Amino acid sequence: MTSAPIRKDAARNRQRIVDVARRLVDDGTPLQLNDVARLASVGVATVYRHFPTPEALMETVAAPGLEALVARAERALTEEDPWTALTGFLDVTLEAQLTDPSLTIVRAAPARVLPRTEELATELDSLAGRLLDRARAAGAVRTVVTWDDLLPLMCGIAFAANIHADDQQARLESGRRYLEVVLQGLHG
Amino acid sequence: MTSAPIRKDAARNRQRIVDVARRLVDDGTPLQLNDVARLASVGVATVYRHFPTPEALMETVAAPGLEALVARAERALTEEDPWTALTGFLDVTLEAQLTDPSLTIVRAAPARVLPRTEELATELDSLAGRLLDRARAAGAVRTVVTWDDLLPLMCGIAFAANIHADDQQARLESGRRYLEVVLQGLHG
Amino acid sequence: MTSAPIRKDAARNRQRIVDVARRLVDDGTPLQLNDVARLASVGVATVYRHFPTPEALMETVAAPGLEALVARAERALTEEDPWTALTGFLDVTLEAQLTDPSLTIVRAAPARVLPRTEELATELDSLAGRLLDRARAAGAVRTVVTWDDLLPLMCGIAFAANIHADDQQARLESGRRYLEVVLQGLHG
Amino acid sequence: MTSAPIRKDAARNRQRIVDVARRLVDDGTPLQLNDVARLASVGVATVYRHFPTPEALMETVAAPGLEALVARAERALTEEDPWTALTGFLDVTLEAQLTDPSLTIVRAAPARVLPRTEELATELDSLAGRLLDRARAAGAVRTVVTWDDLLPLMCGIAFAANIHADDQQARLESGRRYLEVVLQGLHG
DNA sequence: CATGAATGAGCCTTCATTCAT
DNA sequence: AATGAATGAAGGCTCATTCAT
Repeated sequence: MTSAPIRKDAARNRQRIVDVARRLVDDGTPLQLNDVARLASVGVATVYRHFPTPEALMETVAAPGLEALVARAERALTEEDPWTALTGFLDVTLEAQLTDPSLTIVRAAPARVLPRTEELATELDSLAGRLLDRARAAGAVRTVVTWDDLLPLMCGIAFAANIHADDQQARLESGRRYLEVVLQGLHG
Repeated sequence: MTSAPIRKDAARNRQRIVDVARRLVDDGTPLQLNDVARLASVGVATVYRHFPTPEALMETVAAPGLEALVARAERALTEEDPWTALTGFLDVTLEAQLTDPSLTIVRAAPARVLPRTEELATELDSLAGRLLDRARAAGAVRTVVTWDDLLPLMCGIAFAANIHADDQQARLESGRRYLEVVLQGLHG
Repeated sequence: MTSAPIRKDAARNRQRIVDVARRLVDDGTPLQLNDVARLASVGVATVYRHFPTPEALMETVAAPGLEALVARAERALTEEDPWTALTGFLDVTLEAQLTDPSLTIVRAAPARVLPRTEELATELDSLAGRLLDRARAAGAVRTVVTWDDLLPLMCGIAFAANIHADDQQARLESGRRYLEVVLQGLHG
Repeated sequence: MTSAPIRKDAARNRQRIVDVARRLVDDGTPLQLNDVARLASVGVATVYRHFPTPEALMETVAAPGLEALVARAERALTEEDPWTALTGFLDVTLEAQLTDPSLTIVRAAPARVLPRTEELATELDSLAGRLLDRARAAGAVRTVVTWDDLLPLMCGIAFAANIHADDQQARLESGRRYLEVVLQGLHG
């Protein structure tokens, strides 16, 4: 009756589910909970128990990536030069988005369904906003663009890179080129 | 055995289908051929005859917009200042993409299914490439970005604007802001 | 494009579906559209096309029985003695309900989904109300019970008969006994 | 190997389960053992141990009501006037059935699964039968109806009342009206 | 050419019941 | 005894596409 400390086998199943989802997401396959169940060798209801909706699973898949970006943003805030701090962070962000499609999906979605994801997103937005403001304060960003603008634009860049190229390597290259243009535009 | 000269009623049906599809696309509704048939008061098979796949219908819906852009690009090539010619064209292109979702869909797709669409796309790419090259030749574009890069990026901007804003007006505003940044970046 | 005059094969399918449903209802099996489809050797969607909900199918199954009762009620109104006219009609009604479970289901349901069923139900209620009023006017019914009361009570009698007996014959006998009691009660 | 004397915590769990079930039944919610478990803050398997089937739980929920009716019937047998003894008992029975749906469910079911319920039902039937016989012996009941008939009819009245009215108060009123008709019918 | 009925795979979701802990 | 995670059959419904008329 006390809130259980997560059973070992349950945790293993849950992890299997997330792993399968991770693989599907990376392949660009839409997350269908029945498929996930089958591939994870688990009953459908088990998937539903852990993740009531595809979104919840998607956000869970995205969480580690979001956490890494939060950490990266924090580190960036400690860097000396505001402009390179910002560009460094955005480089990494873009690379993450192109490597892990769940990030773009979650960040482009109008809403989060898990509190943890909401928390991470808010934190990340706050940090990124500060990075941008710092760069602007230093005169390195001359446009009026806010992070609220820039986040969608990063998703747009990822979108563009995915259109432009098929293989991972080429996507990264295109993405970087696009980001350079945008950064140049921000820099004024 | 020459291909028949299109019966009048067939043409009328076809137009009805396209009109319905146009409306659905504008509303952001995914094109379901059954729905299209019903709304056009036409049998499903009629839709399938005219448009074997949803893509064919989508491209047909996009065609007038593509033609308008081709015309606009041709006019731009006659303008004096290469930079304003380019930016003017891109402004109109973005507005078109945000107003008519079929344009972004068709241009972001990896392939065209109708010869006519392929033709229009090729023509448009050629003209846009020349606009870009002319601007670069004039020193107004300093980056190495090609039109082959810029096309996806325009789609990315449209994507970003759609994420950022819900209503049409706001989307146009965001989109223009994003385009400004990118143009600034191109301009160097 | 004109409202089609019902295709022959479509009509055959529809009839097959109704026939299967009829059988299931008579067996007391709940109507599951998937099962109906399988038993009728028809695709699921065909069933859904003809009958969007189980209720629609149930009401269609019930319709002939309702029509027969309407006819019976009309005839009863032409009979001389108001009391025997009423009891005769109620006898037949009960027998119908016990023979065809769809009748009790439809009449006990809080709402009808098909216009035709609504129409039949309204008509039947109107006629039965007149039968009851006529009997009351003749002094043969002394209680204040209205048809609005009596309809549920008829369903209750059918319910009771179904509890009391398993086989059709016994159900009819119990039902008649119950009805006698109620009629005696009405008669005062 | 004697059956253990019931542990205190087990008894508490059992009670919690019954309480929750009571609440659900009163609300007209179908008894789903998973839900019951969750609402009782108890594992599903605990519910299954105490109540192997939904019926067992339902009968347990119904038991106090049945006991009360047994007591009421016994008291009725001590009353002077056989007719008012019977009608008084039936009034209370109906009110109980309309207040506590488990009673109608259990009494309308073809079989009992718990010995205790069977015992109560048998006892109640025996007492009610005697009440009816006594009234008939006194000439107050002229029909040939037996208690074996009357029990289903009581359930039928409850069924009718539930069809006729939505809220508890109205149900009680309709039910009483129906019962009056039936009693009048019995009385002849 | 046109119609629209028919198909059936496929996805989503729920729930009674079992079983490892 | 108790827990609650896991199961997977089962049912509901949709939709792209085919085919008989």
